[in-house]
Amino acid sequence: MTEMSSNSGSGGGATGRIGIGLELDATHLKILEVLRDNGRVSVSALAERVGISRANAYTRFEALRADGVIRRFTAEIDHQRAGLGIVALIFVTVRQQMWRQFRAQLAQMPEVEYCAITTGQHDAMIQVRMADVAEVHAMVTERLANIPAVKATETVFILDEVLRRPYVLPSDRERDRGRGAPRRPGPSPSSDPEQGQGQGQGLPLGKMRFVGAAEGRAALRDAT
Amino acid sequence: MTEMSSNSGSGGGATGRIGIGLELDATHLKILEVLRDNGRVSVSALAERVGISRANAYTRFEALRADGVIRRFTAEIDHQRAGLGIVALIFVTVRQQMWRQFRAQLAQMPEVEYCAITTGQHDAMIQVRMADVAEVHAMVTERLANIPAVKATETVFILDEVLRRPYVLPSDRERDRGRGAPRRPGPSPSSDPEQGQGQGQGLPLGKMRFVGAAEGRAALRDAT
DNA sequence: GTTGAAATTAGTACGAA
DNA sequence: TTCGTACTAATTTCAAC
Repeated sequence: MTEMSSNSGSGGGATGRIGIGLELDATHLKILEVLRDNGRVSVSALAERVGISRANAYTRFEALRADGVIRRFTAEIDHQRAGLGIVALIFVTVRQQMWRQFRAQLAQMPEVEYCAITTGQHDAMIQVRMADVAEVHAMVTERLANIPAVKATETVFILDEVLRRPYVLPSDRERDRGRGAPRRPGPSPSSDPEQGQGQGQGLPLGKMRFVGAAEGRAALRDAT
Repeated sequence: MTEMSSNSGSGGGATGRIGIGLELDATHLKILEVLRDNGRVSVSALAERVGISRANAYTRFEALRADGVIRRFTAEIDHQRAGLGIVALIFVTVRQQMWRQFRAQLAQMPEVEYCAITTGQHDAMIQVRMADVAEVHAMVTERLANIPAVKATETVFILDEVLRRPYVLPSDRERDRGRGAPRRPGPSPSSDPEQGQGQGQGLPLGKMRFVGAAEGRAALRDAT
């Protein structure tokens, strides 16, 4: 369950275009903002907070849900209290042309909370949540190692989770304008305060300490 | 907002003990399971699905919420459609004894979705969500680089998010018993199908390809 | 896109098992 | 503790504006 087939086709998810089927305006974003902080608000209360009528709120709410902008509603729980206090990141190197198998195997592992394909030295990052360190060990050596698609792994433990937001919205960025990140008017046409989320990507990578796919990390040390 | 002060005190979050104030039984876990998949169910429907009375469901629901097992309810949204289609991981090396400042600065960055302190070559991992690649660049070079606590960064892009679960529950593991991960009766006393979540940690790390804190990665390649 | 009124459903409080 | 029922308050739906 919970497979995500986003960013599928081309290898990058570079087209961050907005509104595939539904044009999101400021009101939509406001709705999402409220729903992020309280996923159980009644639509009536939602309408009041956003500043629209109930009927309108119902319409937009349903549209967001039907269009897939809102995937689902969920409860955020304290893993520690639920008995899974250990978090680990497992960086995986995947054997080429065995991706399909890798993904299929991963979908069978309920203890995996997150898995993403990455650039860099490794091919994928898996986040697991376990009751104790021994279980992480068992997971890596007995379960992951048994997958033929897995060539190598590297495990890192999470000592503390400093911050976790349910999701980030474009409108969040308006709050820190003019604090260290001056919007230069170049390739990012996202200067409209309400809904401007253009694409304009792939240009200024020159200054980044980029790590090419699986080529190893040199002695890169600073971002400037 | 959304700071997590779990795992604070000692540096490890090793004590995965359950029930600090509330003993979670099978019914509690069932409730969490339902709430994970549909955070907006009415308590009446919840009671029906779990198989308890409405009054009981209300009591337990409130208890889980009051005790902090359920942190909040939220909506899971499609970032791509919301205009933030680019995801990146930024691995940060933090200057010693500047952790407090690092955390304070991070709390001010709304575009940061997740931040965790890790073992391994780097000290922290930050996950950001942006409209385009250029913004990631700006984030790293202009915002993170301006934090004195940040010594070095390494950026990796996420090409595809294969899997994302709202959270993992101890009961999830029952579903894959006897498929590659034989529960050896050693340090993990979590053999009770319903609520057993012991600690028993720190023993069998010998076979793991462990990466000590910020000591660099040697030519480690396989998990066995 | 908004307001208002009816029908339904949710939330609360109690006593009994 | 948990369940069942009655009571109260709120939400959703549907209508007209």
